[in-house]
Amino acid sequence: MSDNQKMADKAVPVLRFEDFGLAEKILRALNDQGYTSPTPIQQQAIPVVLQGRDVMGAAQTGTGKTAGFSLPVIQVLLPTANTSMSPARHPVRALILTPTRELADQVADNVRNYAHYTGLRSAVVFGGVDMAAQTTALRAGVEILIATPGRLLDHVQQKSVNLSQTSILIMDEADRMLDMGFLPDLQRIINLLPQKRQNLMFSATFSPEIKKLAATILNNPVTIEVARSNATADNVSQAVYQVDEADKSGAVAHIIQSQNLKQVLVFTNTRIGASRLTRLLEKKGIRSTAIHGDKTQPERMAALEAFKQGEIDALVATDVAARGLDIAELPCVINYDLPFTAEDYVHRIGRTGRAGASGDAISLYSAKDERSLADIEKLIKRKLPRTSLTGFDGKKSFSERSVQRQREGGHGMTSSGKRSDRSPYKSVVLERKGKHDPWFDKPYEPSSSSSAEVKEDSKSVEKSPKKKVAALLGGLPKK
DNA sequence: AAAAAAC
Repeated sequence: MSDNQKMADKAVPVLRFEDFGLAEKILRALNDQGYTSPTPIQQQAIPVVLQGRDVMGAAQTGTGKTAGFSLPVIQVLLPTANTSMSPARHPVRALILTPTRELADQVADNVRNYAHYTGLRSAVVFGGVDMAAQTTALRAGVEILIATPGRLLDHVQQKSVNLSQTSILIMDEADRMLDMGFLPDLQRIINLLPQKRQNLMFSATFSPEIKKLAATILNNPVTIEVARSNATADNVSQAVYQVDEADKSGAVAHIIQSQNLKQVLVFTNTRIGASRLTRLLEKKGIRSTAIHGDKTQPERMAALEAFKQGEIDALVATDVAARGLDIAELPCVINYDLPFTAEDYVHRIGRTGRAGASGDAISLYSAKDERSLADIEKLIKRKLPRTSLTGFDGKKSFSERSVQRQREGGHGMTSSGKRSDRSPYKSVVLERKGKHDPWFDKPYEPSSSSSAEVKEDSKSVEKSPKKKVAALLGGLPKK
């Protein structure tokens, strides 16, 4: 349990969903899903959204963010539900925007479940798939629409959707949308909405650009902040293995095979790298599939589904899968490449250890990655003990390696998936580097600059594309 | 640097 969770438990007497005054139709759906008590972000967000206030929320999916905004939105929209008394065609009342197609699909799944008994209709539109089915759904009328920006604008242009009565706008992963250059699209979409509306914006960071966007879009927002839950959570162990660049794919295969891992998400930095690693793993008999932007959307969806169903062992992904994706009980994430930004590291490893489960995050690094690793440690305010990983069939011969030390047994995960020790992988041959105990992630304070503002002065926010973003923000309609 | 996103 995170510190944040503990604090929330102390501050708020145990709440049940019933205590928010949510309709019985919604509570029944929650009960179907097996949800009984709201998470900290839900406790904060639900009353505020029900009041009709704008929200600036800092939280990642997995904290219960999606339900945090969906449930109150559904409650607010109940009077507009499609009953026998009302006309068939309804305008879109709430619009949820997400940066990636998979995330849109996932949010739509959740919304559909929560709204199951309400008569409210939802639809999801994103690119890469046929428009016809989406158009049909839109023309039949939906109250809640989930979309990626580009395809939504496509539908707008084809006049299959009307946003003139969309009085609730939700921007999920807003910082990612800015990163991906969605600002002009956001601007166009917002121009189609009524001036008077409720705005909910969720972002992993409060960068200057996000604050600026919030200032132009949000109206006297309530700020809801749930601490970065996954990166520093006790339930995710973080291991960093030093490996020669040439040995990285062998190392991944070794980790998967020595532990008989059945569900592991492996991140690479490039699409080509993802495909290449997938082939290598397949060659070693590990059932693998790649998911990245060069794949067709049907391929991407099939890959994700096969992974969730346990039909493949390793899903090799670019950062398309880094954010928000909720894969139930995902036990392990491996960074084949360290991500370009420390922020992305947090998002990637946040795919595991969700909903209180334990998880392992393993990162491979080679000599060239020292700087990236230092950036990550600075962001998560924690030292990641470096460990050498040897004893597997790498390109370098076994004998070239320095002294190895076989860790004694009794570590790793128990059959129940609970951690019996901080050591994620008992059969891996390890070598201690440095003085610290490699099994414990000791919190530490970065030596330079104020710890609270680490992100602000990191070079990741100083890039030139951000300047373009700042310039574009000037063009947004003021309230 | 790379990735993501409409056709």
